[in-house]
Amino acid sequence: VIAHFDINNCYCSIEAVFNPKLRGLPCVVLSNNDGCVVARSPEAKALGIAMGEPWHLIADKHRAANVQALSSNYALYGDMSRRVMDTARTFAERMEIYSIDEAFLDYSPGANIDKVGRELRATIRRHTGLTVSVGIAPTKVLAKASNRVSKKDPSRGGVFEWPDGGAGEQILCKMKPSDVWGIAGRLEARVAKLGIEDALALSTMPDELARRVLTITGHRIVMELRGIPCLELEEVASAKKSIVCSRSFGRSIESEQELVEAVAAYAESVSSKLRTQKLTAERIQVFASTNPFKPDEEQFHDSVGYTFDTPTNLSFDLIGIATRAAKSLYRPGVRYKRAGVMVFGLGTENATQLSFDSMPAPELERKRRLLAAVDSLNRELGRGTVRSGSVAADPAWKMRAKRLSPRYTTQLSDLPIAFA
DNA sequence: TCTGGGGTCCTAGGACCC
DNA sequence: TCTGGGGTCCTAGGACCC
Repeated sequence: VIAHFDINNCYCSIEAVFNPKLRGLPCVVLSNNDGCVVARSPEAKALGIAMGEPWHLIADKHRAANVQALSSNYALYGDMSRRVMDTARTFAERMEIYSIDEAFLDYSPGANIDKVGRELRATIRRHTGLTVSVGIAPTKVLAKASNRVSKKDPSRGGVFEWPDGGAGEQILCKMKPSDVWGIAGRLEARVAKLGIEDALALSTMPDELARRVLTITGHRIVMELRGIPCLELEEVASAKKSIVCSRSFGRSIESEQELVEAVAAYAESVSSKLRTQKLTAERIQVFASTNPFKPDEEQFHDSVGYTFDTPTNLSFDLIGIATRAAKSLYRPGVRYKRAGVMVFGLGTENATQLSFDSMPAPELERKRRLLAAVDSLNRELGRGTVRSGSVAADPAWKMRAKRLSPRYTTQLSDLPIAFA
């Protein structure tokens, strides 16, 4: 038996925990650059504000209606999420954290899961001030659907258990295919072509057809809708397979310099993430594109990749390659609106260090010099100030590092980024 | 005139999720 | 003028190998 829960209106609710004046007011949380609406309070939903709506198109109207618009604060949301998950973990033997605001819990058959669901809800509210909805069912897809019912029908008290037989079919037949977890735009269009207009019809479509039209992932969803588990509960978060840092620019840029600077900053961010997680990357991919919301402007998107001889997480390597890649992506006259750096082929840091011996001589020499410089800096500045070739982000430290070790800066001066 | 079969790896693109 | 960011998985096709 699977229980699924999520935090209601997650980001807005968290903001309201720390700023009680927001309670009862229409409130939205905005994405980076204050671009899109990514969370809405119930009052904001009631005003008809849609998920993902570009804020600049509707800001004037809603400011007049006293809608509170907040920039997002992911550090805060992450911290609250951890508290919620820590509480939930005590309620089941196995748990899968699915996203910042949702998790699946696994119960053995026979547990009084409805009661457990209500206790879970009350405890999370007491510990964090946040409200969760709970859905209970034999499969993950149906647990998500149950959760949907518990939200839509206030008389359920925030907990709903999927009923057997005809009652379950009644619910499915009122759901659109796109209300099902895993079925969205294109897939919905494909099933619509087959005359499938609700989740019940989706659940009864022939297996062979599902496999062909929806691919193997879609077929699994169909099976889960029938109550046959196909999706495992993934208790331990599987190792990450890629890390990306990408941004839309506040305005379009046209100079090579600006593109290179942006990409270099993203590369530094990616390499810092790699080091924090004690990972290395085998391959880097840099991409850039124009503004897709300006169809009358010439569109451009391209990416350039590079495979390292030896997996790395050094700013040194990533920024160097990313800078070169940005230059090769650059076309005069193109109005760039977005760029990013992605790495994959991830491995553990130790493995790389072990493989230093197999590195080609020039690269090994470069890296030895860098590591020696890092060591000597750390002796001067204190242990841990400098890691894997990156100086702590505080500009004051950078200045001090330069003063204390001119050798270090000289070594890096022939690189595209003078001090990284 | 006739031109195999089995496999891996890589890349691009499409689709989904929160 | 202003439209997010970070992920996963699947499929098809090409290059290459023996």
